[in-house]
Amino acid sequence: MLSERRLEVLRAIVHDYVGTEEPVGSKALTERHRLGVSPATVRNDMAALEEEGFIAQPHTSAGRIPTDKGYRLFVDRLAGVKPMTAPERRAIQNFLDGAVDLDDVVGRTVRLLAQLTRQVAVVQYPSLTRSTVRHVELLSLAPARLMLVLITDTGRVEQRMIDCPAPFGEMSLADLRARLNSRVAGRRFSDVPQLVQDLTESFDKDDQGTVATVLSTLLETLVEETEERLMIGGTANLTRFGHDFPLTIRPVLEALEEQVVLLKLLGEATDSGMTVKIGHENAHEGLSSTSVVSVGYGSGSEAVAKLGVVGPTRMDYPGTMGAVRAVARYVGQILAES
Amino acid sequence: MLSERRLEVLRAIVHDYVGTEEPVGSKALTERHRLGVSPATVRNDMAALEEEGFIAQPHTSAGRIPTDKGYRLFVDRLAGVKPMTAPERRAIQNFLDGAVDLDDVVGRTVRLLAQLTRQVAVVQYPSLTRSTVRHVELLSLAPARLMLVLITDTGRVEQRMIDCPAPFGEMSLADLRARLNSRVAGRRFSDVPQLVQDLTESFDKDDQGTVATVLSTLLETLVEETEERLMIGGTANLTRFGHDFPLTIRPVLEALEEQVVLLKLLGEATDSGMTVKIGHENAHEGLSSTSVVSVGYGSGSEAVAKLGVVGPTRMDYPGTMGAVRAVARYVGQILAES
DNA sequence: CCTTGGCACTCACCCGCGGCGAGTGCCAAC
DNA sequence: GTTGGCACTCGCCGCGGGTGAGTGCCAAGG
Repeated sequence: MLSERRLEVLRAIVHDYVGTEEPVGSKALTERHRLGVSPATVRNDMAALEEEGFIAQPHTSAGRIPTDKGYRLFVDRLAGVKPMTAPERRAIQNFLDGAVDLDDVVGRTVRLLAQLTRQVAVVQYPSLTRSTVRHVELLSLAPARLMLVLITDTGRVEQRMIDCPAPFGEMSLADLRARLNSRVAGRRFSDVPQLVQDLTESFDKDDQGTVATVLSTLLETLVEETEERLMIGGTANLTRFGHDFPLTIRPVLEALEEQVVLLKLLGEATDSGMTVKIGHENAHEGLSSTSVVSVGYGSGSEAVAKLGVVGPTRMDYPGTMGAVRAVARYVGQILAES
Repeated sequence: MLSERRLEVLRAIVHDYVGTEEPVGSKALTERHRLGVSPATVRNDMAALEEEGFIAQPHTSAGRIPTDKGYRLFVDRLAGVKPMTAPERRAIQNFLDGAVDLDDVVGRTVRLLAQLTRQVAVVQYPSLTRSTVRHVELLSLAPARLMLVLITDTGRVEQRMIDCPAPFGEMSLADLRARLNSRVAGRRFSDVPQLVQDLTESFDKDDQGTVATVLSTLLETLVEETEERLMIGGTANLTRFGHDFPLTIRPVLEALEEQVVLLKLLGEATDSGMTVKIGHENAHEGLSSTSVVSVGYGSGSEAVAKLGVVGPTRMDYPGTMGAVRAVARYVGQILAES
């Protein structure tokens, strides 16, 4: 439908608009890009592109700016992913290598991503459902009070208090701890419910109440805490948006504070490969003039969580995608090592 | 020095300016407040107040706005703390009561505070140094790999990986775990270094290396993680500032992202009682047009951490102080219960 | 049929101008 | 010390013309 040159014109428009933030006209285009045709021809092409909905003009007789649909086409067919340069890759690795624990990894990642892309970065903590159990620990805090600690292969730790229906001896505790670990250690969280199903029965009648309580707390933790946490950073970059601030920035800040919204946003992304949601493609209204570039990352071949970037629809897609992909890759490596 | 009426004039100026965001003139003042004197008199008072540096005019022949010094006087001598109404107090309690763990408490607190004050809220996680150890757990992940888990009385959990110089048997591990706990459980973090000082010597020669490593990691955790974490929220409220956005909001967002800055900010606040830092009183440059209202909170009589609000110097001080104080009080209660 | 140069037209943006009005400082009178 | 009067300042607002980038259309040429 669209000739090769028209696509080239679209690409040029996106490129220039991303750079200047100003509507781009036919004359300026021919000057900055060697299209080999005259402004008049470009005007015709622009008219066609506008007809199809890929570009629009803010006011009559002004330059054109890409529409969401235009960016979509650009991302899908016209732009590649711009790989990071070798020095950049080294810097990423160095920066992430210094992390001491999971919080630190996530914190560094979010700062790094924000700095590289000069946009708002969002990093989801490794999900519980998809990770595996490294260890389950039971501590006796008081005769009838236990603490359950759950440690994942990604280094995440969750804890819960448990009030026992009856006092629970040290022996029983050690027994339960051992049996629990032999069953679930190394297993995926999603498999745990089945694995502990019949554990209660094998205990003394006196202890069954407590064991049942412990198990239900464990399962509860798995379910409740599957509600993921995430960290965001680089919000100061929002000020680079436009100059028509309050209206633009406010809803975005509000959306960013609602973790539920962000989680849903990341959740909608396909599991593997990079996802780019442009403007109104984002369900949330406050984000209708932003794009979200996200990708899964994980310690193994499988993604355990996602990370991404939120920025204006007018963003450098190839560069952003490159940074997001590179960071995700290195975070995966770091997690695999720890 | 300043007559009672002049103070009253200052109070009226602060009140009106906070409400309208516009410089307030002598005539408008006499109309809105029953000062019992004419505009001319107020003008004389204003001239005196300006002479002393409590108010200033943005341009010649415009109304007056309070200076930092003016707000200082207002806060110190003219304004009380506006207590929360009973329904508000009930709402606070209800909202905080639903929290399930420490993260949730802090998260709810920050959202609550942001909503109540319509400003940016900052809540510091309960500090490690001032809290006590509830339990230290050692887990064997691999023959020469341990995980150290530290649990505080405020429900906070810290973990660290440890690579042992030599394999460490289950017996030794249990031994170390038991001795460690008997020494430090229930003790304050700041006392731990002394309490474990001579622990290494009492172990087999083979194990001393590992024990030393574990202890040093423990101490390291205490020191490093004394570097507190905090949570912020309500950044969208920054958009209510002025209309001269980018310049105002950007440095604030940047400052908010540097936890170090914020921690120092809260750290400077006096331990007990409420602290109000106004404008340039804040060391950080980006916050020179904001005020910080902060107060300590804790599970007992002693403060374990601080929370506060960051907003424009032009803020409702009595209301903000009331909200901050009330929230701190209830958070303290919640922590004491858990 | 596509491309191109020409041409008239549109319209956002910039700038300078004058009127308005809130606010001020000063002063003389009470 | 307070008050009313008065001249003055100056930021804000709306108006109007000039400018220029950009457009759509059209007729001519490959």
